[in-house]
Amino acid sequence: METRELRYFVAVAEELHFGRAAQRLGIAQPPLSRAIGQLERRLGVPLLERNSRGVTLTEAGAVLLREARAALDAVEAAERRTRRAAAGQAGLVLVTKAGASTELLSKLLAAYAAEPDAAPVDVILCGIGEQGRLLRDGRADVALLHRPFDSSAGLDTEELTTEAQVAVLPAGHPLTTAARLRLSDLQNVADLPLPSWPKSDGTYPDGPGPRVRDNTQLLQLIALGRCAAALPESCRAHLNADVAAVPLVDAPLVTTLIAWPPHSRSRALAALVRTATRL
Amino acid sequence: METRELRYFVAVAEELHFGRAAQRLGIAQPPLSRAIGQLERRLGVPLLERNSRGVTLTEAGAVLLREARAALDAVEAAERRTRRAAAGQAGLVLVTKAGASTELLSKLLAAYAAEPDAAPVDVILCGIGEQGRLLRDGRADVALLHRPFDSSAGLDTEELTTEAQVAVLPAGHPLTTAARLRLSDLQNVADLPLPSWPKSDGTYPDGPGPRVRDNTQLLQLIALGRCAAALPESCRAHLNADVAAVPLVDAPLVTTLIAWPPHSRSRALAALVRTATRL
DNA sequence: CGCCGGCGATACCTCCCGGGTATCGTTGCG
DNA sequence: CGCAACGATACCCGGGAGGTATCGCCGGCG
Repeated sequence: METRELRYFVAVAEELHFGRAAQRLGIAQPPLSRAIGQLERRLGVPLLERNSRGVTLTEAGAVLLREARAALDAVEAAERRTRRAAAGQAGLVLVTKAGASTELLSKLLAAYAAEPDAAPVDVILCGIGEQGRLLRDGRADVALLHRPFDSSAGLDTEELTTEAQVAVLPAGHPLTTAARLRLSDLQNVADLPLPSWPKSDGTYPDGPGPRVRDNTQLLQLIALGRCAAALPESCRAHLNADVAAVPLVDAPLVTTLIAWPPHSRSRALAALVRTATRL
Repeated sequence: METRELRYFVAVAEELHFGRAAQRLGIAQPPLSRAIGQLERRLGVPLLERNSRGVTLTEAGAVLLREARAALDAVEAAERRTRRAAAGQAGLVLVTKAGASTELLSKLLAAYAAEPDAAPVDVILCGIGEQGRLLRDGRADVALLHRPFDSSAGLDTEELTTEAQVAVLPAGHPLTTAARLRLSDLQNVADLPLPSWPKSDGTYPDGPGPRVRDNTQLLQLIALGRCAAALPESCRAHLNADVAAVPLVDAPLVTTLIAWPPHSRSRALAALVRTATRL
């Protein structure tokens, strides 16, 4: 299978529409139909059901969609990492969620910069759940993740810290007078829904809460009195006066991990991980 | 980048010789030269140093070799898994090293087979360090690994058992009279070298010991008095009278893991993993 | 009921590029 | 100096990727 075929199939499988997929790919629709047909014939597997009014995936097609995305990420990563390997001794790219683990991150960056022959570190801030993708497709070398929220599937990791969670509420809300709360307290507040986070495919589950992509958005919404949330207690360090935090006694502990793609062998990365585990 | 280009580059990078690489690929040498040249030009990166008498990899070329192998494995896995998804409800393929964890494996297979709606399980026995490859390229769904010997990089794992190691020696050897041994005792026996295991690229390190690929070969060599080895103590269950085992007091503990590729979501796999962790 | 519009499949053409053969330039060696 | 090994270049050919035009099917609507 050629990557061109995989790209074509992914486009059709995501659009579920040959015309739009062809447009997105910058080709005409007939060659795309033909290419998908050839792919199905060579595999001996029907990938799509054509219902004369659109297209749906077969079970095998769903498998190929998942696998093809991973394979295309790997190819993309090969290209990016090769370019970067050639472009002189470039530094590391670290990715973390916007608004999370900021003081851990600044301590880490400071400690690493003090190491002998430390490489320059670029920091990317991304939305929830995007770190793995950036590591897999070669745009980043190392990430900070938060278990159990982020998936570390397919990554090498080291644990850094573990902390409890706090309820973050609009300042002045009645619940902020409590000394401690339970998750059930937080879930049953009629005027303060919990936010809804995107799933791994980028879409949002159905539900009442406002849709958020990162902690910065979330804190702004809380300050506006539009929702409440459970966050790791380290977020208290950079809360402003518009919001208040109350300890949650029964929320799961949050573990901060440093993660990198398997088979990375750069000494700069190894030094950064070593620095992180020593903090 | 197309997979064809990656395959071509991997062939040249492994052979370090355009002629042989072309032969292996089943094409003539000139198109191969041209394809590699195009790849280098498109990437803007020199991948090979041509020394008029052979070829060597540049640093970027070494990076691309590693990444290209991973990417090609992912593409191959996409194809295999799609075919298997279409070929009816095929069973699971479990891979483990020949001669390792046999009684754990048989208990696991028996327990899983007793589950309601258990899928049929095919077992593949492979050489040392090949399990990860089989998982990555889609030939297997799940593996038994042994830490610290096998790499679990890029795989999801659960720990199953932990055990000490024993020295395995030819029956009647003087050391077998000891009640316990240290690793240093084993390393300093002139007539019994330790075996040499293949590295991840399949080549063997320089050294005196006989080259082995799996535990079956190893035990036969020990029985012949050609070497000694440290093995997990569970191997005692299937040692024959030609060899003897002595506890090792300072050898690292061996953990048996069950491992699977990330993002596998089959319920059959989940059930097998659940069964394994309950043993 | 018939027309239309949307969608994927088919037919057919063009041209690029992947692959082949022949040959050259360089270099190390006898 | 001639030869052999190796990669690069020159040139040609055919398949296939991509384009346009069109068809077949079906659902909706007046």
